[in-house]
Amino acid sequence: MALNEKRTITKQALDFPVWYQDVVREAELAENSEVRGCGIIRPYGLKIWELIKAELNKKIEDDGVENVYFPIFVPLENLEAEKDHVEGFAPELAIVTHAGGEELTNKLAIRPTSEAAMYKTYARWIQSYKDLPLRLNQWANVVRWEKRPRAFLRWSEFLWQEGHTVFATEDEARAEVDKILGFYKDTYEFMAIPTFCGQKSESEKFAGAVMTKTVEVMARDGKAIQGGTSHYLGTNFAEVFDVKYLGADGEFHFGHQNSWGFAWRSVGALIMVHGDDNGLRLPPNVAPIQIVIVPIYKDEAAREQVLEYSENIKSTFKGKYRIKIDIRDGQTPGFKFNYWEVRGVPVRLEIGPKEANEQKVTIFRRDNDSKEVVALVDLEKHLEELMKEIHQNLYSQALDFAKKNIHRIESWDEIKDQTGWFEASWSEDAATEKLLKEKYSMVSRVLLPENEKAAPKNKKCFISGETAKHDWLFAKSY
RNA sequence: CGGGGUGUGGCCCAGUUGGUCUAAGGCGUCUGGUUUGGGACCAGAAGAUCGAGAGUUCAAAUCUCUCCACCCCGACCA
Repeated sequence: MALNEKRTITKQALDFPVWYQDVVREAELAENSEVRGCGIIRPYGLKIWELIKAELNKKIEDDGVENVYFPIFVPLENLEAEKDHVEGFAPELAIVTHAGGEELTNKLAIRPTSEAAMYKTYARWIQSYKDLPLRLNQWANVVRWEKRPRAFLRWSEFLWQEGHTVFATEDEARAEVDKILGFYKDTYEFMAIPTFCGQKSESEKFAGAVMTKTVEVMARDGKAIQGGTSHYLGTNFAEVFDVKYLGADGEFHFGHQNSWGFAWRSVGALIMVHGDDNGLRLPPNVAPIQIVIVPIYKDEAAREQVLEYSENIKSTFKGKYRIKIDIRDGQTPGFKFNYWEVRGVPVRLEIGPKEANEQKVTIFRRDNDSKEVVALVDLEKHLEELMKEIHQNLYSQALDFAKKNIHRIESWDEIKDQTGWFEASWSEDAATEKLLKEKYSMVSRVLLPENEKAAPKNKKCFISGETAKHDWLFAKSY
């Protein structure tokens, strides 16, 4: 019998957005709340985020950044201080006008990001060059009232980390931008997701930034997901919020600032990169349950024997793996197989009287839906290798897919009929990007470092025919 | 904000030329029994002010008006 005869998940090829929604629902990751655009993250979905978060937080803290927490409310006037910044965020702000039973004289914005909330305080904390660098990070919720919400990828409220740092010099600040970008890339690789990292175009950069770098991910429908951004803000915000220090030279200087953010949209990326027609596929690193044991029995005697055997295996690996026995009575093994496959559990151990009698286990791996039988004595070693193999296999599959779906084009007439991204030589002129967006709903995604250093493959821009500056990647995006 | 669509038990949805709707079916839930190596079966049960309000009518899930909410496609989106 074929897997999933009773299908509750739409096939990817049939309708990818519906498939995505089906997986989010069926794997019990999240659901929509009664507030438009705001999600309820269910325990299984939240755990995935927390595993990702723990990994990234470790990288950040190990690098010497300290965690901090600022209020959710920002005086609206603070937000309005930086012109580009407020223009970028004004349409999507949620504003508190009443509190304590009264209309507020000074309206409060719910932070869409915390530059404006933090930098006035930074100005107080920073007096001398000896106070630098100041490197703080917060894990917080932010609110952006986007027109079109999407589960995980663009909810009105979302969880993320935002780092806000101040350096004495531009060089130090720019070096950190790249370092953080590396952390983001590594965190995606922890999730077995390949990324394309580099610089954003002028029109795609962060409102108020001098330069934005990004990690871009390709979903299985060929669209791009911006997986995290690291911005060099220059002294733009420092000048507005008076973030300055007395240098060794006895003069005042504005601080060079960075901000960088990574959100739970990474969970959305995870689903869209690894998921298949049977649901979620999780790499072991971020699987809330890495191994599920499904006991199989017909009668009470077998049940006792099988459960005891299963418990022994579980206690052997407890602490080493996130492991669970599905002891639910009344559900058939087939039901349980499917249940955990939809949820993407990477490894399943099927244990019945056969296995118990022969001191073996049947192992199912979700990354390629295959089964094998392994002797109990070899299990520990086997699992160790298997986990690595599953991670590697998911990563390679994703990388192969991405590579196959990046097409080189020389003129924009070649865009149609393409799924995925394309690479082209571009003039970097904002007007051409606007044209591209209007005609094909595509924009530049990223300028890779190797392309930044090299001359463009084609001297002419694929849109305007003017002089091309670099080869860029373009795509539709979430 | 433009275009389209949908609101009926927890979920999916039938019914929408007004009457036979005391609202059908499937999934799920509960009870009992038989089952259990790839989404079990039988029997029974509970669960719905048909998105809200007003109106037309002998009679409204069904027609009219107003409102609300959500979804999809755009625009928007560090």
